[in-house]
Amino acid sequence: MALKLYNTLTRDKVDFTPIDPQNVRLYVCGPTVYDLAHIGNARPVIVFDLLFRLLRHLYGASRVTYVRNITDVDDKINARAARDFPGLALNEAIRKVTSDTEAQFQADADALMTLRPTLQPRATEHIAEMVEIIEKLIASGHAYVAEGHVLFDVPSMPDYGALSRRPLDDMIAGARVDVAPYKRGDMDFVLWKPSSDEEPGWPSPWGRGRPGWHLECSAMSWKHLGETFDIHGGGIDLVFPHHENEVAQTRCAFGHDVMANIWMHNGFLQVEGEKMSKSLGNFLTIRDLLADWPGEVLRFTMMKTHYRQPIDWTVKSLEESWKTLDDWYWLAGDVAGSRPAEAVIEALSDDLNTPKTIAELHALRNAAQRADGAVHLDLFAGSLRFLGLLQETPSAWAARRKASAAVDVARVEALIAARLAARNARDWAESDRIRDELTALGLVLKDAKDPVTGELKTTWEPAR
RNA sequence: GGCCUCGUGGCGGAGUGGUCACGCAGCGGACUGCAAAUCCGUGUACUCCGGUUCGAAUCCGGACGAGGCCUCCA
Repeated sequence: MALKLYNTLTRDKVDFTPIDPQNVRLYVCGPTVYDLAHIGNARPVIVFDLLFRLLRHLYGASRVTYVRNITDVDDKINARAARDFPGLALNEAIRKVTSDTEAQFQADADALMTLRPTLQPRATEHIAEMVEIIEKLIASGHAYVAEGHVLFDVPSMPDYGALSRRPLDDMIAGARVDVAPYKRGDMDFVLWKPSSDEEPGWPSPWGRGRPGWHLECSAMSWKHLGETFDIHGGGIDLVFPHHENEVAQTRCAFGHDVMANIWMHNGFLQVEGEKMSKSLGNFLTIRDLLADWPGEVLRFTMMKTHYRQPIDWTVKSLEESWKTLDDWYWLAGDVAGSRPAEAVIEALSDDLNTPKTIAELHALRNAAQRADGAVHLDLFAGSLRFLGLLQETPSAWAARRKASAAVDVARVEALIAARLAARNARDWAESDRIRDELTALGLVLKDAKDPVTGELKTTWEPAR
């Protein structure tokens, strides 16, 4: 089955045809590194990792280029640096903020079992490309210089607003944008702005300054993927103004009708039915969640909802995910798996239909459980690993549960041994008393007979 | 105010113009000394009102409700 993707540009699902099947090119907006990434930031990281894996499967691992940028120049970074490191020179403080935040982001992304993108370019390493784009825009009449700023001349682009479907007239009518006196048009946006001596800046034909918000993505996608490429992704909130302005810059600079053929946007996330915000106190960083939940549980929870739908992020959903993954580890945790099942690839190929994909996993799991299920078990494990699940050893996975219980392991093991002795003596009262004691500690026992020897064996884990 | 998305069973969550999503929970059974785990089986649905149609939860229109963007934001 052909890969189908929903294209924000045309608002419909289309067959994906790469410009060059030998080099399929994907660009995703990465983090602005000024603060810890939150669970909402994890969504595009996971969603586009799944797309990256699927593209590698369909076109070959070496034939997909996935670029996810690191934006390390931004006024939010400057503000954070000044706040957190008042003793340091600003540039040094900025470097500290960006390198610390970037390292934490990489650790978070790894813990979510995502593959590293092919390239993770930094904005500050592409100032020359940004300047070049601005020069092209000025030369072609799409940008102008005013009081040390360079601005994009929005009315110079007749079909500005096509991606977000906002006719220019409407936007101006309801404009809440910053109306600076040097702007020719209300919607014009900054490409380059002057920096004071204390602010970070780079030399340019328009004086020492720094780039506007949208320019870094135009510069980095151009440098690493070319003037036009296949897929551009990001959160739905970026459609306007960020992606709209990126499109304007890139298309006007290089004179093409399109920047990326397909634009994909993931939906938003709520926490326990409410908008996530610092003021509500429900702001969940990835790092904090990883303290309580395995990364695979976060990843799987994200996969339970289609990427374009809103997710309500709840503890209940996380607990269900953990339970499901426990079962899958129990059944297939030590199976290597040779390849993903075709049904999984098909489900994923339908615009990354992860809920359908999960239904296929359940079907494989149930088939593997039956007699002569070896083939299914191989495909089941292969599918899970393909999707970035089942990445730990079964024992490491099981240990996570036990680690979350504050109990004396040696004492628990001793009690279980005593119970086993009581059971072998058919002393049910004593056996049940010990089980009650362990239940009171918040533990659940599972008895099993060894299928070969018939020997009784008891395992334990914290109740949830 | 402008633009956009969405409304499915107790909960989560896909999909489709006319037989099943799937998972969790529940219920019944097997297994068990009793449980837990596991296995087998099982009920409940498509916000409302019109329209198109032989037939709509699925298409069209309207109402109501929820969310998002328009300002930093995944």
